[in-house]
Amino acid sequence: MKIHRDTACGELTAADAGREVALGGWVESARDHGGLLFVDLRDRTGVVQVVFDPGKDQELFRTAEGWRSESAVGVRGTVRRRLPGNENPRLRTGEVEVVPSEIETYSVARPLPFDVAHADAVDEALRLRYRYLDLRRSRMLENLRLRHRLFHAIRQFYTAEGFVEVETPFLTKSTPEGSREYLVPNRQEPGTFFALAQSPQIYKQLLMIGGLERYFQIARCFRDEDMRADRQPEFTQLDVEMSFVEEEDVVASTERMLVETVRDAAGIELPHPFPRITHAAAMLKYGSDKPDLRLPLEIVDLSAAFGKTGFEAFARTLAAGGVVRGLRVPGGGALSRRELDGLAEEARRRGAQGMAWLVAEAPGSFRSPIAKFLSEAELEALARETGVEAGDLILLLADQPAVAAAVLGWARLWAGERFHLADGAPWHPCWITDWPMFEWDEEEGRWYATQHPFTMPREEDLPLLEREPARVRAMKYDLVLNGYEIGGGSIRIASSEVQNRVLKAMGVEGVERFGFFIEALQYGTPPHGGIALGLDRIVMLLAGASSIRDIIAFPKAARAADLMTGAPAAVTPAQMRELHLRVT
RNA sequence: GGAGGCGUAGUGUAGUGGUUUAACACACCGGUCUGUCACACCGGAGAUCGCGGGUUCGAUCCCCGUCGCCUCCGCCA
Repeated sequence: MKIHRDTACGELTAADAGREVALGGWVESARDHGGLLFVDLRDRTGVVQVVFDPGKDQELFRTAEGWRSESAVGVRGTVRRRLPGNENPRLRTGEVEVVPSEIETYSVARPLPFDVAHADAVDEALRLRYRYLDLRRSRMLENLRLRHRLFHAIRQFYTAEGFVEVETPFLTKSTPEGSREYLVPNRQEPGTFFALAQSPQIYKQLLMIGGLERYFQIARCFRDEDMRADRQPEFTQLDVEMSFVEEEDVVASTERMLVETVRDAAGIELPHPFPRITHAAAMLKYGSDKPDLRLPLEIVDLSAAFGKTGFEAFARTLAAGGVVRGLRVPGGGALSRRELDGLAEEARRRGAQGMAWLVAEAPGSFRSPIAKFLSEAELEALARETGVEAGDLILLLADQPAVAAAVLGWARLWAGERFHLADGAPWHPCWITDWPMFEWDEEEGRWYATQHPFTMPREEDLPLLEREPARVRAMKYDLVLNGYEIGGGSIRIASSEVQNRVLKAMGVEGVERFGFFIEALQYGTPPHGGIALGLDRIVMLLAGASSIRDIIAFPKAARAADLMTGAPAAVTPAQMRELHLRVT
């Protein structure tokens, strides 16, 4: 390397005029006038213009003319103010330019598979295949910087609070419940497998038993489930656990951490204290356990108003233990018939028996296919309960509570999107508390846990564990931000006796797999609890990105494929033999 | 596992109510150009219209299947 850079491109200003500098970077663009060549040189700090004049140095000019976009090059030269009138106010370094005296071509770039400078519109699959080029965009670089700033702030926060970051194993033991795991064949003993950790849950509890008292970890987790825009097969979690604490301690500490680190990393002020909403209230009012509170829409229960309805469809549902609920969409009367019918169709696709719509044309006057089935008193109650005004839309639905919540919850989000209700709205974190310990699974005909089996039931509900599981509440709290679940935690079971009862009540199979853990609980377990936060989702929200892929350096595409390396891929027969594996 | 959307030069798009030379912009190659910064201008090359099958005299277009990507449902204790 002849030219060893000593200055950053993006930081040159008029104050540097006259300085001799050595720069290194990539050719962002070149404008060749034949008798004059402008090259924009970019490094991680920004862009500066380099001017080549064949009248001054024919050889330099010739060489630079051959530079292709995105080639890696070095330039030694003198900074000078641009001639008056030739400044570029849109460039941070636009007052100056560099007159080269020596240049070096580190590496010429082949013609590119896509235009790096304007890659926003490029097919994402192509961006993923050439991720290293995609990362050169300032947008991507800034996302990774933001991610780093947040992680750094988190480590600073917990370090200052006396927490210790401890690494826990990736290669661990398969657990009977929970998400599908990635398995790693064990060469040493045919037929045995490790599982990649789906979370450090058991290990962090063992650390509490081990006396760490305050633990955190920025941990990678692995789950072999289908993907979403906010889900990757491997993702990063902030894992925290504390001893001798109650629910309030974890919630307060986490809230303080998030407010401070988000302020430090992104300059965003989260309104706090975060509101707390019970799980039951969230399901009723927002139809979701991760409500987007930016949307000023609330679902209203109208079961009482329709208690004596003559409308057969509603009456039948109510008699069968169902509910009638409505959602008022201000200004929703502007929707076309086609959109309204589309809504009802999607509602059915999502499991509802149907969804009715009513448009308020004037106070007390509704346009709707079902208006004729409803009595004056019912329409009056409907208007009163929803607070409907002329021009509004009411979506009305009678179904089992879970279906009503899910479908109106979806409709609420749809309306938010359709009418841009969240655009520019302030950040809206909240806690979801008082989760039920169990929910009934209709299909499998059994109770299943709404959280992992180590969550402590409320003391006063313990006697109900075997008799009335539906009424047992969990000491669990979820953290929600703008409609995304960004974290969840709980107070853990610190007694082997209770742990056994809960595992049994959950019908966990293969309880003996947890034997080592049950035993560990018997040697002096402090009361403890903690939380885990999805850092990828948090960074995504802070970055204003719409997918978690945009804030992960090397994310996977659908079907968990790495489009760049081609993983997953077949391995050699020799590798298979060594691992005692055969593909069937 | 299921539903929907997309797939046309390197990139982004257009197009064809079925038959001709598949169009435009950027990028690329060659040329002109001393103040550009989306440089400009002239010229050129570049596409088995994702893949396979079917219907047809003829398919990029219609039908079926398949693959890939994206979004959603299920799933994610």
